[in-house]
Amino acid sequence: MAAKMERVAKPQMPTEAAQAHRFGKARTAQSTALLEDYVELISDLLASSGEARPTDVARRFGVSHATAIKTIARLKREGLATSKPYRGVFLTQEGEALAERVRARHRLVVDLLVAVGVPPDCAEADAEGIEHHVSDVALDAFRHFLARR
Amino acid sequence: MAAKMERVAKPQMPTEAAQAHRFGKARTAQSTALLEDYVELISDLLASSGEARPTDVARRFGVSHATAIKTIARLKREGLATSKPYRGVFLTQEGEALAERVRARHRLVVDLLVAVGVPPDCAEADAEGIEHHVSDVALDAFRHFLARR
DNA sequence: CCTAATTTGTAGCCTTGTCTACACTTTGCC
DNA sequence: GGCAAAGTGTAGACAAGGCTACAAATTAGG
Repeated sequence: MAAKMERVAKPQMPTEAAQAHRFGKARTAQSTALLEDYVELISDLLASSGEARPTDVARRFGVSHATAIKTIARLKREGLATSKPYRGVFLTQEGEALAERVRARHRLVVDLLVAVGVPPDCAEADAEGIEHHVSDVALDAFRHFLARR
Repeated sequence: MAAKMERVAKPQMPTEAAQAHRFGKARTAQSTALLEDYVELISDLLASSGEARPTDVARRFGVSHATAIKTIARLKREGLATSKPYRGVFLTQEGEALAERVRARHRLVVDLLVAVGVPPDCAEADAEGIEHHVSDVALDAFRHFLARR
């Protein structure tokens, strides 16, 4: 049906490979997003109340406790958290480090959104979804932008 | 184990309900993100080469053709696209309208990223993931920010 | 100290999005 | 016109992330 010869298309579309790579990265980011959110929340709970219980986590995320427990199991599988039956959840060193990175990134994203005029509440809400897709290069740019004003 | 009385926690954590709502929104966004990407890509392919074939779509996304076909089936189920066996895919009026909205949003996000100093390539790549999580309020803010400089 | 409420854990089941493998059209070329 | 290549479609498997329902442990009150 004419495939090979369609190289005369308009130039504004990126190459196949480049586009596939971008979408691939977005998909990967999505798969780690949940882990990042959990780790950050658990870290926050540990810091503010000294413990992180599955039901608290579940309530914060707005999911059932079963779902939270399953995800915590995945966290443990990936070496980010530890827990013993009927005791709360704790983070490994790696988990805590990830939490710190995620927290910093979250703040940076919120700050940038606010700096360009997004209302604080909205910035906070949008950042929850956005933060997982912001590359390190972009984060550096954000930092410079915020410093330069 | 002390749950009810933990209301003395540090004040920087949002309320349970607010946080649950935010995460819920982020989850919902994720579920529509794929549809949006497909619709936008199909629209681009139609505009640039006159047809959108499942394998082209698959290659652009970097997934197998089977995956692309399944997602296209979902697009049809949701009234965004039409297709007949062994012919290409086309968008319904609704699908084309969605594509236009998504395209505009994508451009706006890229423009904002570039405006705050993110390198164009990186902006384009990051926008692919970010765009699905930017609320209308934030988009308005982006527009104002870009106009005001 | 015993019972009831809460929390935790387990066991299915569903949907999405991905894949590979196989079957069937359509297209293109000699 | 017929055959090989390319594209299209279908089936079945798998992991992730969600749910409900049930079972077991812990905690709290009387």
